[in-house]
Amino acid sequence: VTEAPHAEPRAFEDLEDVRRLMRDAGHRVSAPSRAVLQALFDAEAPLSAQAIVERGGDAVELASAYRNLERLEALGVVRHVHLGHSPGLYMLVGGGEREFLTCERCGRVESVEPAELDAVRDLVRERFGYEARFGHFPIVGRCADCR
Amino acid sequence: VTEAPHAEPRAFEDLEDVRRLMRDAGHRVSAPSRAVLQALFDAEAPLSAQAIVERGGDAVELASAYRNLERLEALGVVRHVHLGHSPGLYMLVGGGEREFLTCERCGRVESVEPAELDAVRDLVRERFGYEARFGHFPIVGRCADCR
DNA sequence: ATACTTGCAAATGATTTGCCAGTGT
DNA sequence: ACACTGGCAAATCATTTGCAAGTAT
Repeated sequence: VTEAPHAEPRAFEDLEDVRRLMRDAGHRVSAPSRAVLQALFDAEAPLSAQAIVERGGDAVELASAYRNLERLEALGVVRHVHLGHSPGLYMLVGGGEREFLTCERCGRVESVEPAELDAVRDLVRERFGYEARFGHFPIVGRCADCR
Repeated sequence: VTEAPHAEPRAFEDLEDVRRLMRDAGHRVSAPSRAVLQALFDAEAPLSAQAIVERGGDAVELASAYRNLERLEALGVVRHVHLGHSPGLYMLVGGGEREFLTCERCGRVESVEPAELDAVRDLVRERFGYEARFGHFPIVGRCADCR
């Protein structure tokens, strides 16, 4: 179990690597896109598009933040989860998949390696025939602190 | 594992029972509220507010449908789940809790008794310290048919 | 008669889109 | 230069709310 989204090694060293990825994909690197990336990089936890804009000073506007997040997600550099009802939360991810658990009371988000949820997944498959995936919609419940 | 939301015995016999519950709670029974109830009763699967309105002919309007669903939910007669991104899906429920699994591919929704998920819940609590609840946000994955 | 309900319109909140001006490459 | 981007306003979608008129009890 890891607390933050940064606990795993990334598929890139720094933001310059990401920008290279972008250019290689035919995208352009601009002040707004840098701001989005920087905000995600500095974040200690997943951020909403709104929060990214706020942390970026006047460097990005909301609609552009969403467009950038969409591109970055397509590149596999960013990922987002949907908690309770709140807006989607974005985070920088390295290489592989991540899956999530969230506390419906305090909003905490736990990011874990898929392998850590295999036992749960096996149980669900066995019992219900479903192949569970918690990468986009998390396991919702109460965290240890909130119980 | 039960397929439909009606598989368990209800805490009420028929819609007249529900209407009695409403009146006892100080609510009024009107044509719109009857239409909402009837649509839910006739449904073979959870329905969106929009779908309820459509099935009710011109008997209810969307905003009122939402208001009715809210009241019925407070009475414990109705419950709703949030699938992928789509609108919330409402269903009539009997007495106890229900928890859900949904297929992200075909949209199928499985309603199960909480006890059936206890093993999963125990595993999650043990491994991550979270007390999982799948009553409002389901386990998302691929059902047997879609895998 | 009174208070709860309704329909309709307008407000919200998250996210998307159209458009044209601005700018990486 | 050209195509990709950005800002801004307007459009969507699901859901909520304000309000005056209607109605169940």
